[in-house]
Amino acid sequence: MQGRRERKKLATRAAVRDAALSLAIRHGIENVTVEQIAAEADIAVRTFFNHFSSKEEAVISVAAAGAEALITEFRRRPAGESVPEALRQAVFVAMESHDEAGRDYVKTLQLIRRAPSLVPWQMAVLTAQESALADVIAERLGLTEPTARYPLLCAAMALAALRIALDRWLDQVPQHDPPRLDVFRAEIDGAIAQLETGLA
Amino acid sequence: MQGRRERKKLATRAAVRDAALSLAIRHGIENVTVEQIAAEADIAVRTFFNHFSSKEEAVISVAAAGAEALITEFRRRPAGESVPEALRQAVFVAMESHDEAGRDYVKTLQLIRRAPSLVPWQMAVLTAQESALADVIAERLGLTEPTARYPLLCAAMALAALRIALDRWLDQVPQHDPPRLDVFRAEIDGAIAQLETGLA
DNA sequence: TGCATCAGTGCACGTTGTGCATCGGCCTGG
DNA sequence: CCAGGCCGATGCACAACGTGCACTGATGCA
Repeated sequence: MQGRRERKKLATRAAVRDAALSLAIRHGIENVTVEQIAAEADIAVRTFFNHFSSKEEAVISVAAAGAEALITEFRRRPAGESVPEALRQAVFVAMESHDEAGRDYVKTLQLIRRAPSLVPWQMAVLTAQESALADVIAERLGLTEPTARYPLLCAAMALAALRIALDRWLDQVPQHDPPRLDVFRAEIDGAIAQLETGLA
Repeated sequence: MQGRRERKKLATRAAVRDAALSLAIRHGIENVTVEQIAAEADIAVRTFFNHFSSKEEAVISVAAAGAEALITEFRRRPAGESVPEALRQAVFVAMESHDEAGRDYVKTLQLIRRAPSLVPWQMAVLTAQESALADVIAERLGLTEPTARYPLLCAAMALAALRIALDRWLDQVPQHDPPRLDVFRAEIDGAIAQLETGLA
């Protein structure tokens, strides 16, 4: 991020991302062309594809950043916490901070709910994050085997729980602004508690 | 499936599916065009798009059929079994039967592992099946609320466990033919047992 | 047998995504 | 300071994708 060139690059990338998100929210992702996004961001169509390989990836990148923030938070939880507890806390911290990015994150989730064609892309991001989270969990537990079952399962369960909690939350609080974090907290607590107890 | 016309339609669909899978395995999905698939299946390009909206959907449809078979099996498990136990049995039955389709199913999974661009489509199928499975679970438990937490979590956990078990299985037995069902059974048992016990 | 239906097909057209060459601002070593 | 390399943005060409529309011929039905 040091040089001016890199800053410019990040700026255009952010501009493209914002333009894509804004247009998709206004007209629906299906009715937006890359050409329109490029025009809105005031860049060439070719430049768009230098940053994202499709319009879906552009809008999803916001959600990807959110998931990445979660993993960062999880990594800095104290080693004394159990894995589920650390996950719970990481989710809360990630949601409470990032006021600006968090707003866009919620917007993106609402967009995905209204555009089913985006779901696969969201899941692809989640799968990638699932791998990363599994690695962090394995590291936290001092496991050497990278493909051990527990970290993989745990990561999958955690992200699935998060996804379902978010989904149910957005169901209950359709367009609430500012978002009701207390309701969301209850959803997360319930889901993770279920995981700790087991499904039997 | 009664009339000759419908049989013909299913036949061409199957031909297209097989051609797509075969070509994708041979050359990699990236290096295969719809035109080539159409030629291999001896149909017009336009006809291809009458059956599938993309080549990815064509190859993924094999995996989709497999997931559908699982849900069908789950639905016919006796009501006495617990949800995790019913899932375990349904997976076994689904894997043991369908010798012909099952072979293609495994082939498709191996293809997906070597072609990351297919992941979003696979996840799309899994998400759809997750919804369906959640409905079946809710019905099995006599729940009226369609968005209750337990069925959603349970379905997500089950499919994630299945996905991880398959993944670890394909890691351990790279190209084994015939597939080592006993190893797979151990993977599934381990994963579901973990879910029953809980992650704490 | 006559009529409605519908899968398969060809065609036109807008959109997507990429390789390639180029331009021009930025960075760095001398 | 400045000359040359670096690199992001751009235009262009082109292959591939995906869809709407109209048509044909086989199929199913009364």
